[in-house]
Amino acid sequence: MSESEVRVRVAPSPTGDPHVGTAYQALFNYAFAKRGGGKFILRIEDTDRVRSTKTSEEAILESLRWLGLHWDEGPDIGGPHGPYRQSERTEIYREHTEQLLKAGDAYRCFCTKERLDEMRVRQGPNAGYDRRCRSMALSESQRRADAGEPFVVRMKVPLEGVCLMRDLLRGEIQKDWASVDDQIILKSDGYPTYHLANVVDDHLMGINHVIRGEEWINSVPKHLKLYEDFGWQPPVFCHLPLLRNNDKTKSKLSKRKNPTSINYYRRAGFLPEALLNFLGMMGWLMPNGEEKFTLEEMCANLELEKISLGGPVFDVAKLRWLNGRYIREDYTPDTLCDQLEAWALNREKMRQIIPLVQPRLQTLTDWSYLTAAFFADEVPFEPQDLVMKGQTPEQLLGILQMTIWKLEQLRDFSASALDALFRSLAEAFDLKLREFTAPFFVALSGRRAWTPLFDSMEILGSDIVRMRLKLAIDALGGISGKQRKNLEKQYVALFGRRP
RNA sequence: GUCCCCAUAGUCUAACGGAUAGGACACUGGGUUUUCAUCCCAGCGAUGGGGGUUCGACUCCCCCUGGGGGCACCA
Repeated sequence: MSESEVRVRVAPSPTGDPHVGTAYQALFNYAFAKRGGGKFILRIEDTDRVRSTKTSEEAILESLRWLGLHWDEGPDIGGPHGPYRQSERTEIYREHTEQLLKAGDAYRCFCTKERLDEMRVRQGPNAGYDRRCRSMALSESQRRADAGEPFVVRMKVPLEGVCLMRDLLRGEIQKDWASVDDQIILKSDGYPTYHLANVVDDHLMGINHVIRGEEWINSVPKHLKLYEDFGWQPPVFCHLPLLRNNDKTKSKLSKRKNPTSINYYRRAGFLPEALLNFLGMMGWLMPNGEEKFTLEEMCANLELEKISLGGPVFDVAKLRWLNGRYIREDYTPDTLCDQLEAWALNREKMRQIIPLVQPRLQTLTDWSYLTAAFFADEVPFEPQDLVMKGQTPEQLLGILQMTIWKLEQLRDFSASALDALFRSLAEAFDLKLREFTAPFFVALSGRRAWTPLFDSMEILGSDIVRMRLKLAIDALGGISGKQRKNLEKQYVALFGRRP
């Protein structure tokens, strides 16, 4: 790796559906790297042992591949600075933590969860750690650790003064050290937190430009401190604005309000090049002002300094327009035919669907109306058909939401798993299965009768199913913040875990 | 609450300190098309407010307001 070669990375956490925000970050990193003939690295940040899943990791890799954002080094293809999965680098973090402990730049903290809770009650929820363990002698901390007492490791942040940081888009930013917490860098399970892992890995992997979301700006002082402690050259930091919801709140893009899964857009019939193009125009435009551009054109023309900082709203209406332009302008009837086939109109898909419809066909033409919902994005339905026996609309709405939460946690979206889930849900709500499933037929197919629900759901896929259920909830009046809180409580009471 | 970031139409954005603030989506109206869509034309619509600096401010500075983000043994 030459001294001047640009090396950037995207570092998703495999804790859920592949998020369009990840694709957004990946795109700008990719384009910046390719512009200068540099390298684009994919690193999996799976240090959250509870929430990380292999399924999610695979989905993220697959969705980035679909978009055409191919990485030069990554967990699947390896590279000279591997491993590229943080869960496989624990020894590296352990050694580096040891180094900080010895140098007095970090300390073990033995405070229990209970004491921290008590401390937060005493000094307010956002005051940060009170640094009780900071002055403990290393010998004592070593002794207690050797004795098997559980601990975390915290970094020692300066108590006063000002941290000067530089952001490529914003220039110099100042932050008082007093406003920075003694952040945990190594958890009691031995895994690092983001702060340690990202600094160590970025250095070891030769990352010299960190392009990431604005949500990280406030953490830069911690990262700079770690670079300093290790005696390393920090990278150039460039914080991109956050994609926003398309409503009056303009909060950061969230699945509560919009489909955020890349898989949803794929399944809903958006073209990868159009989605990528659309993400590219969030905060940036070609020098000639053209809104339609290819990945190659973006790579050839991207200047990070030109990115505008206002948080761009992810407006699906404009994405649809752009997607339509691609279909009209870039495809011949033949290539569009290929595209449709690759998307869903292929033999493999038909084979899945045919067993469900064959018993219900009197003529071949019945095929069209019976299967239309399989090839649709949203599906129209009569709101008055959304009813569940013995339940008020409010109760139904809550049941639908809790079902969505259950579906989000379902790793295996197969008919048999869905069957088991729905039976358990019907039981939990004290309903017959047929009573429970009735509104799902309406929400998912637009009709009161359809092909078998669970098999059909498997074919539809998790993303479309959840989106249509969300639409049904909206049709029933939607959920207020207060209702959501109550539902979460009810959910915990019913299922013993948080949604 | 506190710290940090941000601020051109409903939305995405353009504008060396010097045009009548430009383009696109959406919306409205009209034209072409057997319908619809496409396509073409037109319209609607913005520099959040107040102070400075300057001959001149969307642009630079300050205050206010508004919005967002951070403040976890999540990333």
